[in-house]
Amino acid sequence: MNIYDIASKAGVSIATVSRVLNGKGNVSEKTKEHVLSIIEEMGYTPNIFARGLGLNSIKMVGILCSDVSDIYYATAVSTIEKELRQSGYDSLLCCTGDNIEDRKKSIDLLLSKRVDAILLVGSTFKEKSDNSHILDAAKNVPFVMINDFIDAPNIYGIVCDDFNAVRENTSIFLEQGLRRIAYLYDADTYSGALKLSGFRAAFTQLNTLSDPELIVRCAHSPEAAREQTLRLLQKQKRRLEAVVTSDDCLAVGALQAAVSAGLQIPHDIQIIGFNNSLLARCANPALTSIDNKVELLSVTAVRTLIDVFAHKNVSNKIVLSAELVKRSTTI
Amino acid sequence: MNIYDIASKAGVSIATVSRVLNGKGNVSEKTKEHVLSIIEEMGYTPNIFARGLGLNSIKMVGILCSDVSDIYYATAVSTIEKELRQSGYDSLLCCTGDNIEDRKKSIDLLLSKRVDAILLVGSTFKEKSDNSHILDAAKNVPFVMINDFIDAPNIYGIVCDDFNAVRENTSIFLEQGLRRIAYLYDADTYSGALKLSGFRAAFTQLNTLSDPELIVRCAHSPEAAREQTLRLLQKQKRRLEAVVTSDDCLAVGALQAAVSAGLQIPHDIQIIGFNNSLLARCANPALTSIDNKVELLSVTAVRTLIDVFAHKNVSNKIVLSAELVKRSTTI
DNA sequence: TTGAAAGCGGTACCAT
DNA sequence: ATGGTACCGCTTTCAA
Repeated sequence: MNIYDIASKAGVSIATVSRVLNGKGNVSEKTKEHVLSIIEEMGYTPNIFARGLGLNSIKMVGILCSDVSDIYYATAVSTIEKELRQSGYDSLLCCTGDNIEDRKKSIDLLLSKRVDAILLVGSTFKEKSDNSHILDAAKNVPFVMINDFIDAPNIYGIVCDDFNAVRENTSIFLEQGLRRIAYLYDADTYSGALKLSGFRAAFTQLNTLSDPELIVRCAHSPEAAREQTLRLLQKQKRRLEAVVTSDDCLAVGALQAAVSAGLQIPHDIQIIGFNNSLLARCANPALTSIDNKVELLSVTAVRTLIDVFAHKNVSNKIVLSAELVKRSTTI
Repeated sequence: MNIYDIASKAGVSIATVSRVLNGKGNVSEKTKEHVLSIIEEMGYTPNIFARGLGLNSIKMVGILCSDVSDIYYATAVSTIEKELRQSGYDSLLCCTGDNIEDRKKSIDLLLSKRVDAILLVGSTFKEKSDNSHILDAAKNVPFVMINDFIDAPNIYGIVCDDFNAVRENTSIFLEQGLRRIAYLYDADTYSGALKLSGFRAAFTQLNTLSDPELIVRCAHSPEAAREQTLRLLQKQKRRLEAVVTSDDCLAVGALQAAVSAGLQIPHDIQIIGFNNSLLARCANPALTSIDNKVELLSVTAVRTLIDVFAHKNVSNKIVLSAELVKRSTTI
């Protein structure tokens, strides 16, 4: 069934049916009603490909993320999808893993599907040296990056102020007189680098230096973090006083290590997570965590995109503030 | 740039270019090389809509789930997306929430985007009374349901044997002589009903009856489960001996309650989760959990779909077995 | 207000 | 092996 069938059933031309379908152009109320009733009766749905061929768009946005099974990205994707749908856009999901070549391929793939825009979730896309692939692609469609930013035409970044988030909360420990503070992180990304700088800056502010041995990179799993923390606890003569992490899942591992070492929390050691995810609420004792507002970032990203579509003036970088959610692993 | 441009640049007809692009029909090696080099040189990408118009497909599968921010669904969607991509299909994600009308709308929406199939993730789609919407839609495209099943043409179900999973593990508690066993669940779905029946069946097997007051429905959050468990712990004169749950997130709540009540785990009380998710590993003590093999279910679902596409003979219901992953909350 | 017809960019059948 | 062309189903311009 196509627009010709509807047109002949209704005794009008396909042009009129098209006008009715799209609600533009002048159609008499009477004709409109009539055509609509035929469409309803026949259960007709316009062919999206034919429409796309004419308009070169089927209102679809590509979402790129390294891994939706990660609880943080899952929340972002969930929020984005909902928000996009409300604006009449569908979500084409593309999980790339960590391989650079796969990512480039994914962007090509989305482009070949003629998506209207590409949303980059997570700060794992920017390369140190060469972002030409993204820059090239941005000539075709707008890009919105969540937790990352490239200063180039048609690219927008919505980021959380990770630097100050970590700096301020590390400072709180320092102000309590603590010095043996470990930093556990898992990724060397844009946002990862900001967090680490924030950690160091807190020490610099007080004209102190952080102990390089206490800054530890480990895999993205509670098990890895647990192991690293146990190592630090055993090795250090002077006991560890606090652990700052770049992700709740690492904080959970640190927490497990501290508990199994018989330490009282938060009395003997304080621990702070990042993302304020479900993991923080599930930890025992419940984890104090820095909320970097993933839902807000996601909503803002979509809103920004919609504004770009509408040719509104949009600032190309938006920075939001994180917020500490205090639970039971800090004083 | 379109196929005409390529054709004229290469000095051949569009038919030849099309043949080269699709790798079918006879094209001389020489011509093929030449056309390919022009395509490469110009950076040409075929228009997906034009192709879709002709073929009525752009190799895209719709994924419907109530909520990807849920860690379990996120894992499923992640696995599905990867597996689909390997087979050359893209994923159109559609999160419906719990509203029935929204779900129906979503199916219509996917259909209007001319997806090649629809994957239903989670057993939240089947209604008690009326599944006509799914049955109708299945006239157009194949459906694959994960953890759910409707016995109808063009609908395939990949399910975990939730009934026996819960029955067997509850039986283990009963065989240890425990009788004060609570069951915490959050959803009244197909799979939810099976789990609950499994719990009851374990008692029936021993000619006993489970205490109805110990079968408690609560919201899908650790906080809700914690509250309900605390209530049970306070109320019961004879102490609770074990808690079986339909989801790790509830088990975590139960665990928090038990710990805060000063109980020794697993000595005083045993707790068992479901899904074997990251939450089980993050809990303290680490949670024993029933692994219902979400990755395997997901992979099997996609493989099934690919077989359906290839018109292979496919059984319309596949049942997989769960497996207990023992950690520290059971003896 | 309505209709006729020209694209949009491919695929595939039928000739050659 | 290659080319010509009808066709897929819609949008939109131009004329009436």
